Amino acid sequence: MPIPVTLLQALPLFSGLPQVTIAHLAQNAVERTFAKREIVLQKDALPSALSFLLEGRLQGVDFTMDGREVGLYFINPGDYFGEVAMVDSQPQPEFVTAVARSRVLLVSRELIKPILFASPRLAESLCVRLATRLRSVSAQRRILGLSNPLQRVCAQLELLCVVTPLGAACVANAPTHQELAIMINASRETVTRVFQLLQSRNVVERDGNDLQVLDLPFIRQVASGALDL
Amino acid sequence: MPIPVTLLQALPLFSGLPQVTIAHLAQNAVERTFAKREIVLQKDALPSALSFLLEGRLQGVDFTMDGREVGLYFINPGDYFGEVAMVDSQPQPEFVTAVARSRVLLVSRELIKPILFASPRLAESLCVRLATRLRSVSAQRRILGLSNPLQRVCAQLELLCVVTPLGAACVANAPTHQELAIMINASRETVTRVFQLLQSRNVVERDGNDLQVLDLPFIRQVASGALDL
DNA sequence: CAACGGATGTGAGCTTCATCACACAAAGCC
DNA sequence: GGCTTTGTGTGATGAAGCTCACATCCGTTG
Repeated sequence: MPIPVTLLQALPLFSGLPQVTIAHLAQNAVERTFAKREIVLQKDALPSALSFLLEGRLQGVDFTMDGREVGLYFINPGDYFGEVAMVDSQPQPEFVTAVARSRVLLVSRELIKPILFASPRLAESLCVRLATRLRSVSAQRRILGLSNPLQRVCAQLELLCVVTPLGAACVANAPTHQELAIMINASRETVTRVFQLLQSRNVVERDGNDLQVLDLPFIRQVASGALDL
Repeated sequence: MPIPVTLLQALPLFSGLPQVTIAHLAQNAVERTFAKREIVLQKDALPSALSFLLEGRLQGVDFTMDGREVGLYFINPGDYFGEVAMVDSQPQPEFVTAVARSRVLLVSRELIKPILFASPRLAESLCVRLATRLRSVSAQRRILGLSNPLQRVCAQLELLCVVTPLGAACVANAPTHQELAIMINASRETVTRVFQLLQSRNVVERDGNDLQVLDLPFIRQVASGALDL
């Protein structure tokens, strides 16, 4: 089925491109649906396309040399991915898998690559995206420096939660304990115990798929080590 | 003192730029020397320039929220840095400090920024640099997923060492135990003990400022968890 | 509905490191 | 040369969290 032009126009990366170009891209773009747990990008392969997440949620994951799974980052609707391999023409550095049923738009490598650096606007946009990714990986790295799993959980929650103007904080689509554990180098059981503690103190609260953060200052204090248990 | 044009021409990023532009940059570039341990870029500040390391060695470092130092990456002569803040005009994400006496070339922000995205070659080069940085941060992240300090040390050594065509491997300018420790989330003492073990088995050997890796396969096996002590 | 798989909750034991407390070596510096 | 500073080597100790082993809870699916 053909991809509507309006879909591509809505993507921030393409805003500002001439109509002709967008139409051309739209003609050759492909949409694919991935089931939960399906692999979207294979590690070490050269991805054939730059991909945009339309709906659902993806996660960058890798495995340590001894086989332990490592959670790296989440991809939310509107984001694009596979851009690192696109840029340096090296193999994809990590797996991308679907943590929920997801719709993805694929724009083939051959089509997009010549366009990417031709327009200064696009090139800058791409650089900014890479810089943002770099910052978020570094933030994650910083969390791993914390010696205490309690601190790491709190720091990770702080990173994941979105603060509304009202001051309420919420983690949308909260990851499972297992998913959290592999992001912060802790065992699943330890994460569960930390959550028990936080819930018993009314710091966080489950809310269906989301997680309400009732006492953000508390989370911050624990993360910074100011509060000890 | 004026910066010779040839110095800028030798930098990979600028190769291919028109003479006029290079001359213009050279006129306004500044060279600075940093003593060991001096701070080159302040975290959270907006760096005033894109910087090139001419000589010496720098390290990106940060501190966890509870004050522990975290080693992020090394910068070697020829590399440029401060590019993340340059690209997204956000504050510098981490400190850059001199681990040895270093000479740095500063090209002011206002001067370089308009040029960066104007030339497709330059923009692509910048993107590739960012992608490479992203890969190396991820590699570092992968190491931290290893549960065992012995594994982490070995994995880090594998990452740092350069393999000569002859098959010999060597870590030039080997970091101190302390510097290693903060990169792999271990205590200095643990790193020392690991080194004792590796040296007693003739796997590595000190060689002045460098570290000779005599048995690289061994290192790799330990890192991958195939070998258990 | 019953049955199942995935997610969460909880206890006991055991390993492993971080920490502290030193001694010692090596390298600058006056 | 002596002095300080920075790096390395080593033991004893204790606490933290990983592992294993379950029980329970939930939403999905046949």
